[in-house]
Amino acid sequence: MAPPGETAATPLSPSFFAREPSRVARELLGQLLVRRLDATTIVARVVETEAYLGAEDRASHAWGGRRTGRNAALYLSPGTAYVYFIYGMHFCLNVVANDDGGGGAVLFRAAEVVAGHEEVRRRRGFADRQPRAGDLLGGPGRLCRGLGVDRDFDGKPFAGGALELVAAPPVPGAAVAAGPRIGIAYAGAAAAWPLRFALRGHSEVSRPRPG
DNA sequence: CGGAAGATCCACT
DNA sequence: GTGGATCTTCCGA
Repeated sequence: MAPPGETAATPLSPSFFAREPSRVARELLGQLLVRRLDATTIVARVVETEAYLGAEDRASHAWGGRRTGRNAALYLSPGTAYVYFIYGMHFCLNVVANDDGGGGAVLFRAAEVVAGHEEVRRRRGFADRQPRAGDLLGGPGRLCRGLGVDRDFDGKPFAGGALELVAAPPVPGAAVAAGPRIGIAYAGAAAAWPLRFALRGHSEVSRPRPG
């Protein structure tokens, strides 16, 4: 048991991630991203995710079983971080999630700051002005910037280190909205698959809001 | 070896 | 709503 006044910090177990990516994406809503820095710890509650299925999913970096230097982490064990650089200026954070070794993963699209608010504001350039809804961690690039996540985390496990996923109470099914994923119009039929999950109506969820 | 496009964000009109 | 930033990655030739 945790001492009074503290939150029990139980990391999500490897078996949590060793399931279908869509299920993991859905159940990661409400869980906590914990980023330990030298002087501060940032805690952020996950409010939006997307599942990428792997070989059979044209939107996935593992489509057709592709293996490249960039996506090597997708083939490591479930629970490993996959971080890649995109559009010349942004990072995107994923966790490997699959039960078949096929490169499935979950992208973290948005989160809500629970602790370390000052640190996140500073990293996002809002030290001296008020952020509007969604400005801090609403979007995969913003989330990485605000949490200080970069390619150093690529291929590292979400466990016992500077970046962790910690269990929190599950969110009720009625609070979850599902819809098509963002920015993958090129992906043919897969573009319409409802693999984006978000807390219904949450202010940090990026647009367009699903459901 | 070159070119095109990208799981995005921000400022500006 | 539109376009520019900025650069890595990947595929085709």
